[in-house]
Amino acid sequence: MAEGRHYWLMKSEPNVFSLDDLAQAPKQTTAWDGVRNYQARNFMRTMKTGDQVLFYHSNAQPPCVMGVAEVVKPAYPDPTQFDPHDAHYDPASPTDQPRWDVVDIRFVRKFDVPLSLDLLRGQASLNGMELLRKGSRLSVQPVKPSEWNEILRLARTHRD
DNA sequence: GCCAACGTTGGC
DNA sequence: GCCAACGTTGGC
Repeated sequence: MAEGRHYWLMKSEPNVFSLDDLAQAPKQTTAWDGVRNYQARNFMRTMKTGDQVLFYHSNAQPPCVMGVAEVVKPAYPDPTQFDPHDAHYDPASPTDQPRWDVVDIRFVRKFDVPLSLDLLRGQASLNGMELLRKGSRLSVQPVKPSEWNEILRLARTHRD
């Protein structure tokens, strides 16, 4: 495993943008726009090309880790913050020092079976994972290598 | 639809 | 700098 490659988890509501949407996007790539939380933004600013991302469906039934994406372009200003017609418009963001960033991510793979939040909560090895913390709302979060390995192992184990 | 657990805003 | 009010996230 390459040194310096980091692991992340990013949440999306599937009725807004699903992993299938990413797989069908041009070049299977999208700008991860609309993040308006400083902690999440700061994590995105530390992302590097090649970093691996768990793609999570929130507000889904059930909520699930769906598969894997990867960072293909590091942080740059989020254009939606300057668009008055966009839901994520931020009139307070200075144009010369934009407040919000995006990264570009590309589809890598979809798991054979989605890994539900329930299933993940049942894994003692995932104790302490940010996603599983009560009240956790962070939409971009770091994943430990051990957690990454465990989730990929579960993805291999749980098939039709 | 409910509501706990946040994060942000703004009066003081 | 405090903190009440408010808005949002997201599981259930």
